[in-house]
Amino acid sequence: MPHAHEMPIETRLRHSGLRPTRQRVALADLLFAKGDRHLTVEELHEEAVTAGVPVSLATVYNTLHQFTEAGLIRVLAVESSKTYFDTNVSDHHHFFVEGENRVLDIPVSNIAIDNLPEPPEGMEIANVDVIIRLRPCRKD
Amino acid sequence: MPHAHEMPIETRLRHSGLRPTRQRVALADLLFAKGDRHLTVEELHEEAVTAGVPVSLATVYNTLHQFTEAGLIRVLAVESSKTYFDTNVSDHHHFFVEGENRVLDIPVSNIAIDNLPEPPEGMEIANVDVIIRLRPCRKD
DNA sequence: CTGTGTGCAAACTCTTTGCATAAGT
DNA sequence: ACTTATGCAAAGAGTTTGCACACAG
Repeated sequence: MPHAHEMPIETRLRHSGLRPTRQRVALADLLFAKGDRHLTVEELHEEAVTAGVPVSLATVYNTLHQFTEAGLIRVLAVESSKTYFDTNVSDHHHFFVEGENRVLDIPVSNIAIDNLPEPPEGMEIANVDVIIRLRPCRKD
Repeated sequence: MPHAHEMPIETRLRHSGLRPTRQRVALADLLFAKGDRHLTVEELHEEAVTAGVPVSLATVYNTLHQFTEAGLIRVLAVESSKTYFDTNVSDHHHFFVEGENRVLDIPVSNIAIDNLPEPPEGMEIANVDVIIRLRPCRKD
C-alpha cells in the first residue's frame, strides 16, 4: 500500500525551497499518489498530459532534478540510455527486467551484503546499489 | 599483473566470427594489454588515435558492441549518460567514484550477498550487479 | 509588483546508421 | 574476386539551456 506521507505535498515542496506551482504539485501528485514508482521523464510527461496537466517536457526534466536534489526522489542507473527516477528514497534494491525495461523494488530485508569492502584511502561509501537483472525463464 | 590469455587476440577474434582487422586487433590490444580496464568509447578512441591507430569513432562503437556480443567484454551501467565497458567478464562488482566518474573493480571474494530474493514468476536471474558509490571523505 | 517558474525551440551529447571506399581472405 | 569492415557525415534519441511570457507570493 502507498505509505502515508507526513505532510501535504505543498508543504513538502515549500520545505525544499520549491514554490508549489501547478506543474510541480501535479507532478508530485502523480509521483507519490500510487505508492512507489519507477519512471522515466517521458513516462511521467505522458501521464501528466493524459491527466490534463499540459506540462512541457523541459519542465518535467527540471522538476525531477529539483525533486532529486530535494531528496524527494532518487535517480536509478539501470541502463545507460534513459534515466529512471525512483519515488522510494529509502534503502532498498532493484530487479530490472531486461527487454521490458521494467524496474521492480526488492524489499531491503531480503538482501544482506556481507564483507563490504574497504573503500580506497580518502573515500567513503556514499551508497550501495544492487541491481538484479532478470530475463524470462527458458523452458527446457 | 595482466592475466595471461589463452590464445592470441587474432585467434580469439576469429573464434567469435570477427575478422581480425587492423582496427579490431589494435583496439583489442589496447583493451586487454594492461589488465582489467573500464573505458568509455570516447576514451578508447582517444587512446587509439594517440597510439597511432586512426580509427573512427563509429568503428569504436561498432567494435565494442561486437566484442560485447562475443563475450570478450561487458557493459557497465554505472550512470545514465555514458556507457562503460569492462574488460573483465568474470563475476565481480564495482566501486564508482562520483565526481571523477572512475570505475574500480571489487574482487568478488570480498562481497557475499545473502538471501538473494526469489525472482518473480517466469523470470530468472541473469546477473547481479553491485555498485558501491564513493565520495571523498569529509574531514570533520 | 518582483522574482521564480514555465514553455518553446534551439543546442548539445552520446550513439546509431547509410553508403561509398578500403581491407581481409 | 568476393565479402566484410571502415569512415564519414547525417540522423536519431535523450537531455539541457536561453529567453520571452506567465504565475506565485
